[in-house]
Amino acid sequence: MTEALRQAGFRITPQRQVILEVVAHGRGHQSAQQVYLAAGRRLPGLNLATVYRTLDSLNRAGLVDLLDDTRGSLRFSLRDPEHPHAHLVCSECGATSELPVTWLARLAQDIHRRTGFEADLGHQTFSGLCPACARQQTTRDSNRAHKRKEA
Amino acid sequence: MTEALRQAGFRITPQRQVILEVVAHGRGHQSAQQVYLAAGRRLPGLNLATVYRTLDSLNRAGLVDLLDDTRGSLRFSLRDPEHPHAHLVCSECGATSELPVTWLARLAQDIHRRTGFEADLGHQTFSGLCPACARQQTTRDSNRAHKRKEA
DNA sequence: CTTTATGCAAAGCCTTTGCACGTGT
DNA sequence: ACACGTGCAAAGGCTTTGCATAAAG
Repeated sequence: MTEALRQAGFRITPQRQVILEVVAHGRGHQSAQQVYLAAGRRLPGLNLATVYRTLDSLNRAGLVDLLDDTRGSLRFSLRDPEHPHAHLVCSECGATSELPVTWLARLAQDIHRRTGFEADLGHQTFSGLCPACARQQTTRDSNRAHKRKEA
Repeated sequence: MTEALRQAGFRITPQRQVILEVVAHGRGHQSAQQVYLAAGRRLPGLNLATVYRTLDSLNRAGLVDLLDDTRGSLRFSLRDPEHPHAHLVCSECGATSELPVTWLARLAQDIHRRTGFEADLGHQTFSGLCPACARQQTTRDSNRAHKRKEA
Protein backbone atom coordinates (compact mmCIF):
# COMPACT_ATOMS: atom_id res chain seq x y z
CA MET A 1 0.00 0.00 0.00
CA THR A 2 2.91 2.26 0.62
CA GLU A 3 3.85 1.44 -2.93
CA ALA A 4 1.31 3.89 -4.24
CA LEU A 5 2.83 6.52 -2.03
CA ARG A 6 6.31 5.89 -3.32
CA GLN A 7 5.08 5.83 -6.87
CA ALA A 8 3.42 9.16 -6.40
CA GLY A 9 6.80 10.52 -5.48
CA PHE A 10 6.38 10.71 -1.73
CA ARG A 11 8.95 9.47 0.73
CA ILE A 12 8.04 6.69 3.09
CA THR A 13 8.19 7.88 6.65
CA PRO A 14 6.95 6.26 9.84
CA GLN A 15 4.42 9.05 10.22
CA ARG A 16 2.94 8.40 6.82
CA GLN A 17 2.77 4.69 7.38
CA VAL A 18 1.11 4.95 10.74
CA ILE A 19 -1.31 7.62 9.63
CA LEU A 20 -2.25 5.62 6.58
CA GLU A 21 -2.89 2.58 8.77
CA VAL A 22 -4.97 4.59 11.16
CA VAL A 23 -7.13 5.89 8.35
CA ALA A 24 -7.38 2.44 6.83
CA HIS A 25 -8.41 0.76 10.05
CA GLY A 26 -10.64 3.55 11.22
CA ARG A 27 -14.32 3.02 10.74
CA GLY A 28 -15.93 5.61 8.58
CA HIS A 29 -14.60 9.10 8.26
CA GLN A 30 -12.27 10.49 10.80
CA SER A 31 -11.41 14.03 11.68
CA ALA A 32 -7.84 15.23 11.72
CA GLN A 33 -8.03 15.23 15.50
CA GLN A 34 -9.10 11.63 15.66
CA VAL A 35 -6.32 10.58 13.35
CA TYR A 36 -3.90 12.62 15.39
CA LEU A 37 -4.91 10.96 18.64
CA ALA A 38 -4.90 7.45 17.25
CA ALA A 39 -1.63 7.84 15.41
CA GLY A 40 -0.07 9.70 18.31
CA ARG A 41 -0.53 6.66 20.48
CA ARG A 42 1.83 4.73 18.29
CA LEU A 43 4.04 7.65 17.46
CA PRO A 44 4.59 9.77 20.54
CA GLY A 45 5.65 13.27 19.67
CA LEU A 46 3.60 13.31 16.50
CA ASN A 47 2.44 16.78 15.61
CA LEU A 48 -0.98 17.88 14.45
CA ALA A 49 0.54 19.90 11.64
CA THR A 50 2.23 16.77 10.41
CA VAL A 51 -1.07 14.97 10.46
CA TYR A 52 -2.61 17.62 8.26
CA ARG A 53 0.30 17.65 5.89
CA THR A 54 0.42 13.90 5.74
CA LEU A 55 -3.28 13.53 5.13
CA ASP A 56 -2.94 16.04 2.36
CA SER A 57 -0.13 14.01 0.84
CA LEU A 58 -2.10 10.81 1.11
CA ASN A 59 -5.00 12.53 -0.52
CA ARG A 60 -2.86 13.77 -3.38
CA ALA A 61 -1.47 10.30 -3.79
CA GLY A 62 -5.02 9.11 -4.21
CA LEU A 63 -4.96 6.88 -1.14
CA VAL A 64 -7.25 8.89 1.02
CA ASP A 65 -10.53 10.63 0.36
CA LEU A 66 -11.29 14.00 1.76
CA LEU A 67 -14.67 15.42 2.56
CA ASP A 68 -16.10 18.36 4.37
CA ASP A 69 -18.35 17.71 7.24
CA THR A 70 -20.97 20.41 7.51
CA ARG A 71 -19.26 22.12 10.40
CA GLY A 72 -16.05 23.57 9.18
CA SER A 73 -13.82 20.60 9.67
CA LEU A 74 -12.44 17.96 7.39
CA ARG A 75 -12.92 14.22 7.36
CA PHE A 76 -10.60 11.61 5.96
CA SER A 77 -11.20 8.06 4.90
CA LEU A 78 -9.41 5.39 2.97
CA ARG A 79 -10.08 5.54 -0.70
CA ASP A 80 -11.84 2.52 -2.02
CA PRO A 81 -11.76 2.32 -5.81
CA GLU A 82 -13.97 -0.75 -5.73
CA HIS A 83 -16.84 1.05 -4.12
CA PRO A 84 -16.95 4.67 -5.08
CA HIS A 85 -19.51 6.52 -3.07
CA ALA A 86 -20.94 9.89 -2.24
CA HIS A 87 -21.40 11.00 1.34
CA LEU A 88 -24.32 11.85 3.52
CA VAL A 89 -23.51 14.08 6.44
CA CYS A 90 -25.95 14.92 9.16
CA SER A 91 -26.25 18.64 9.67
CA GLU A 92 -27.25 18.13 13.27
CA CYS A 93 -24.79 15.67 14.70
CA GLY A 94 -22.19 15.42 11.96
CA ALA A 95 -22.63 11.69 11.48
CA THR A 96 -21.60 10.49 8.05
CA SER A 97 -22.73 7.58 5.98
CA GLU A 98 -22.17 6.47 2.45
CA LEU A 99 -24.17 6.40 -0.71
CA PRO A 100 -23.22 4.09 -3.57
CA VAL A 101 -22.63 6.09 -6.72
CA THR A 102 -24.79 3.70 -8.64
CA TRP A 103 -27.80 5.34 -7.05
CA LEU A 104 -26.77 8.59 -8.54
CA ALA A 105 -26.22 7.43 -12.06
CA ARG A 106 -29.79 8.09 -13.10
CA LEU A 107 -29.74 11.58 -11.69
CA ALA A 108 -26.48 12.38 -13.39
CA GLN A 109 -27.91 11.21 -16.69
CA ASP A 110 -31.03 13.29 -16.26
CA ILE A 111 -29.00 16.35 -15.50
CA HIS A 112 -26.74 15.80 -18.43
CA ARG A 113 -29.51 15.14 -20.86
CA ARG A 114 -31.49 18.18 -19.88
CA THR A 115 -28.80 20.71 -19.12
CA GLY A 116 -25.59 19.43 -20.61
CA PHE A 117 -24.00 19.78 -17.22
CA GLU A 118 -21.70 16.93 -16.20
CA ALA A 119 -22.31 16.66 -12.51
CA ASP A 120 -19.53 15.04 -10.56
CA LEU A 121 -21.77 13.17 -8.17
CA GLY A 122 -19.10 10.69 -7.18
CA HIS A 123 -17.51 13.20 -4.85
CA GLN A 124 -20.70 14.76 -3.74
CA THR A 125 -21.54 15.35 -0.12
CA PHE A 126 -25.21 15.57 0.69
CA SER A 127 -26.34 17.14 3.87
CA GLY A 128 -29.50 16.38 5.70
CA LEU A 129 -30.65 14.60 8.81
CA CYS A 130 -29.54 11.19 9.87
CA PRO A 131 -32.30 8.82 11.03
CA ALA A 132 -31.70 9.59 14.68
CA CYS A 133 -31.75 13.35 14.34
CA ALA A 134 -34.66 13.18 11.92
CA ARG A 135 -36.67 11.39 14.55
CA GLN A 136 -35.98 14.07 17.11
CA GLN A 137 -37.07 16.75 14.73
CA THR A 138 -40.34 15.22 13.70
CA THR A 139 -41.89 15.97 17.05
CA ARG A 140 -40.80 19.53 16.92
CA ASP A 141 -42.80 21.91 14.79
CA SER A 142 -41.84 23.48 11.51
CA ASN A 143 -40.42 26.38 13.40
CA ARG A 144 -37.02 24.87 13.12
CA ALA A 145 -34.45 27.42 12.28
CA HIS A 146 -31.49 26.01 10.50
CA LYS A 147 -28.69 26.18 12.85
CA ARG A 148 -25.23 24.92 13.06
CA LYS A 149 -22.87 23.96 15.80
CA GLU A 150 -24.63 22.87 18.88
CA ALA A 151 -22.90 19.66 19.75
CA MET B 1 -40.62 41.87 3.30
CA THR B 2 -39.63 43.19 6.65
CA GLU B 3 -43.09 42.10 7.69
CA ALA B 4 -41.97 38.53 8.00
CA LEU B 5 -39.18 39.68 10.22
CA ARG B 6 -41.50 41.54 12.51
CA GLN B 7 -43.90 38.68 12.59
CA ALA B 8 -41.14 36.35 13.60
CA GLY B 9 -40.61 38.57 16.58
CA PHE B 10 -37.54 40.41 15.39
CA ARG B 11 -37.09 44.13 15.62
CA ILE B 12 -36.65 46.15 12.50
CA THR B 13 -33.27 47.79 12.44
CA PRO B 14 -31.40 49.50 9.64
CA GLN B 15 -28.81 46.76 9.73
CA ARG B 16 -31.37 44.08 9.19
CA GLN B 17 -33.06 45.95 6.39
CA VAL B 18 -29.88 46.66 4.51
CA ILE B 19 -28.49 43.19 4.99
CA LEU B 20 -31.72 41.66 3.83
CA GLU B 21 -31.66 43.83 0.73
CA VAL B 22 -28.08 42.92 0.02
CA VAL B 23 -28.88 39.25 0.21
CA ALA B 24 -31.98 39.72 -1.89
CA HIS B 25 -30.21 41.62 -4.64
CA GLY B 26 -27.12 39.52 -4.59
CA ARG B 27 -26.85 36.91 -7.26
CA GLY B 28 -26.51 33.42 -5.96
CA HIS B 29 -25.04 32.65 -2.58
CA GLN B 30 -22.92 35.15 -0.82
CA SER B 31 -20.40 34.71 1.91
CA ALA B 32 -20.66 36.64 5.15
CA GLN B 33 -17.73 38.72 3.99
CA GLN B 34 -19.43 39.67 0.77
CA VAL B 35 -22.57 40.66 2.58
CA TYR B 36 -20.47 42.58 5.05
CA LEU B 37 -18.70 44.53 2.34
CA ALA B 38 -21.81 45.28 0.34
CA ALA B 39 -23.89 46.25 3.34
CA GLY B 40 -21.02 48.18 4.86
CA ARG B 41 -21.01 50.48 1.89
CA ARG B 42 -24.48 51.65 2.79
CA LEU B 43 -24.00 51.39 6.51
CA PRO B 44 -20.57 52.65 7.48
CA GLY B 45 -19.45 51.27 10.82
CA LEU B 46 -21.28 48.04 10.33
CA ASN B 47 -19.65 45.20 12.16
CA LEU B 48 -18.92 41.71 10.88
CA ALA B 49 -20.29 40.19 14.06
CA THR B 50 -23.53 42.00 13.40
CA VAL B 51 -23.63 40.57 9.93
CA TYR B 52 -23.32 37.07 11.28
CA ARG B 53 -25.93 37.65 13.94
CA THR B 54 -28.27 39.29 11.50
CA LEU B 55 -27.94 36.59 8.91
CA ASP B 56 -28.66 34.10 11.60
CA SER B 57 -31.78 36.03 12.54
CA LEU B 58 -32.92 36.27 8.95
CA ASN B 59 -32.34 32.59 8.61
CA ARG B 60 -34.38 31.83 11.69
CA ALA B 61 -37.10 34.08 10.36
CA GLY B 62 -37.14 31.94 7.24
CA LEU B 63 -36.12 34.74 4.92
CA VAL B 64 -32.66 33.58 4.14
CA ASP B 65 -31.24 30.21 3.29
CA LEU B 66 -28.01 29.03 4.71
CA LEU B 67 -25.65 26.56 3.18
CA ASP B 68 -22.16 25.42 3.72
CA ASP B 69 -19.82 26.11 0.96
CA THR B 70 -17.47 23.19 0.51
CA ARG B 71 -14.98 24.62 2.87
CA GLY B 72 -15.43 26.03 6.32
CA SER B 73 -17.43 29.06 5.33
CA LEU B 74 -21.10 29.80 5.08
CA ARG B 75 -23.20 31.07 2.20
CA PHE B 76 -26.42 32.98 2.39
CA SER B 77 -29.12 33.52 -0.16
CA LEU B 78 -32.64 34.81 -0.26
CA ARG B 79 -35.17 32.14 0.34
CA ASP B 80 -37.46 31.55 -2.57
CA PRO B 81 -40.38 29.33 -1.57
CA GLU B 82 -41.81 29.49 -5.09
CA HIS B 83 -38.88 27.93 -6.83
CA PRO B 84 -36.80 25.79 -4.58
CA HIS B 85 -33.74 24.63 -6.42
CA ALA B 86 -30.36 23.10 -6.08
CA HIS B 87 -27.30 24.57 -7.74
CA LEU B 88 -24.88 23.36 -10.31
CA VAL B 89 -21.49 24.99 -10.09
CA CYS B 90 -18.88 24.47 -12.74
CA SER B 91 -15.61 23.58 -11.10
CA GLU B 92 -13.69 24.98 -14.05
CA CYS B 93 -15.23 28.33 -14.79
CA GLY B 94 -17.47 28.86 -11.79
CA ALA B 95 -20.63 29.21 -13.85
CA THR B 96 -23.75 28.39 -11.89
CA SER B 97 -27.11 27.14 -13.01
CA GLU B 98 -30.13 25.86 -11.24
CA LEU B 99 -31.77 22.54 -10.85
CA PRO B 100 -35.44 22.25 -9.96
CA VAL B 101 -35.85 20.23 -6.79
CA THR B 102 -38.49 18.16 -8.47
CA TRP B 103 -35.74 16.35 -10.27
CA LEU B 104 -34.26 15.36 -7.00
CA ALA B 105 -37.39 14.09 -5.37
CA ARG B 106 -36.91 10.57 -6.58
CA LEU B 107 -33.35 10.44 -5.36
CA ALA B 108 -34.32 11.80 -1.98
CA GLN B 109 -36.98 9.16 -1.67
CA ASP B 110 -34.59 6.39 -2.59
CA ILE B 111 -32.12 7.58 -0.04
CA HIS B 112 -34.70 7.83 2.64
CA ARG B 113 -36.23 4.50 1.95
CA ARG B 114 -32.94 2.69 1.96
CA THR B 115 -30.97 4.53 4.60
CA GLY B 116 -33.41 6.52 6.65
CA PHE B 117 -31.37 9.59 5.91
CA GLU B 118 -33.37 12.70 5.10
CA ALA B 119 -31.23 14.36 2.49
CA ASP B 120 -31.80 18.07 2.17
CA LEU B 121 -31.38 18.21 -1.58
CA GLY B 122 -33.18 21.49 -1.90
CA HIS B 123 -30.13 23.33 -0.71
CA GLN B 124 -27.67 21.17 -2.44
CA THR B 125 -24.84 22.42 -4.57
CA PHE B 126 -23.54 20.01 -7.17
CA SER B 127 -20.19 20.53 -8.72
CA GLY B 128 -19.15 19.34 -12.10
CA LEU B 129 -18.50 20.71 -15.54
CA CYS B 130 -20.72 23.04 -17.42
CA PRO B 131 -21.38 22.15 -21.06
CA ALA B 132 -18.71 24.49 -22.35
CA CYS B 133 -15.98 23.31 -20.04
CA ALA B 134 -17.00 19.70 -20.46
CA ARG B 135 -16.40 20.03 -24.15
CA GLN B 136 -12.91 21.34 -23.59
CA GLN B 137 -12.04 18.56 -21.23
CA THR B 138 -13.20 15.66 -23.33
CA THR B 139 -9.97 15.65 -25.25
CA ARG B 140 -7.78 16.03 -22.21
CA ASP B 141 -7.08 13.14 -19.91
CA SER B 142 -8.54 13.35 -16.44
CA ASN B 143 -5.84 12.27 -14.09
CA ARG B 144 -6.41 15.04 -11.68
CA ALA B 145 -5.91 14.44 -8.00
CA HIS B 146 -8.41 15.98 -5.67
CA LYS B 147 -7.15 19.22 -4.57
CA ARG B 148 -8.47 21.87 -2.35
CA LYS B 149 -8.01 25.57 -2.10
CA GLU B 150 -6.41 26.84 -5.21
CA ALA B 151 -8.62 29.50 -6.55
C1' DC C 1 24.85 14.83 -0.16
C1' DT C 2 20.47 16.74 -1.68
C1' DT C 3 15.84 16.94 -1.14
C1' DT C 4 11.85 16.38 1.33
C1' DA C 5 9.44 15.74 5.88
C1' DT C 6 8.82 16.84 10.68
C1' DG C 7 8.24 19.49 14.98
C1' DC C 8 7.34 23.61 17.02
C1' DA C 9 5.30 27.83 17.40
C1' DA C 10 2.96 31.34 15.41
C1' DA C 11 -0.33 33.05 12.34
C1' DG C 12 -4.74 32.77 9.58
C1' DC C 13 -9.42 32.26 8.48
C1' DC C 14 -14.16 32.16 9.58
C1' DT C 15 -17.29 32.43 13.22
C1' DT C 16 -18.90 33.12 17.93
C1' DT C 17 -19.24 35.42 22.46
C1' DG C 18 -19.06 38.80 26.56
C1' DC C 19 -20.00 43.19 27.72
C1' DA C 20 -21.50 47.95 27.83
C1' DC C 21 -23.91 51.08 25.18
C1' DG C 22 -27.50 52.37 21.92
C1' DT C 23 -32.17 51.71 19.95
C1' DG C 24 -36.87 49.82 18.62
C1' DT C 25 -41.41 49.24 20.48
C1' DA D 1 -38.86 51.83 30.45
C1' DC D 2 -37.34 47.39 29.04
C1' DA D 3 -35.81 44.10 26.16
C1' DC D 4 -33.43 43.41 22.28
C1' DG D 5 -29.68 44.68 18.90
C1' DT D 6 -25.12 46.55 17.90
C1' DG D 7 -20.14 47.64 18.06
C1' DC D 8 -15.92 46.37 19.78
C1' DA D 9 -12.57 43.36 21.16
C1' DA D 10 -11.27 39.13 22.39
C1' DA D 11 -11.60 34.22 22.14
C1' DG D 12 -12.40 29.79 19.71
C1' DG D 13 -12.03 25.91 16.57
C1' DC D 14 -9.73 24.14 12.71
C1' DT D 15 -6.09 24.47 9.44
C1' DT D 16 -1.91 26.34 7.39
C1' DT D 17 2.84 28.22 7.25
C1' DG D 18 7.83 29.67 8.33
C1' DC D 19 11.84 28.07 9.88
C1' DA D 20 15.51 25.12 11.69
C1' DT D 21 16.38 20.37 12.43
C1' DA D 22 16.10 15.53 11.21
C1' DA D 23 15.57 11.87 8.08
C1' DA D 24 14.85 9.53 3.37
C1' DG D 25 16.74 8.37 -1.09
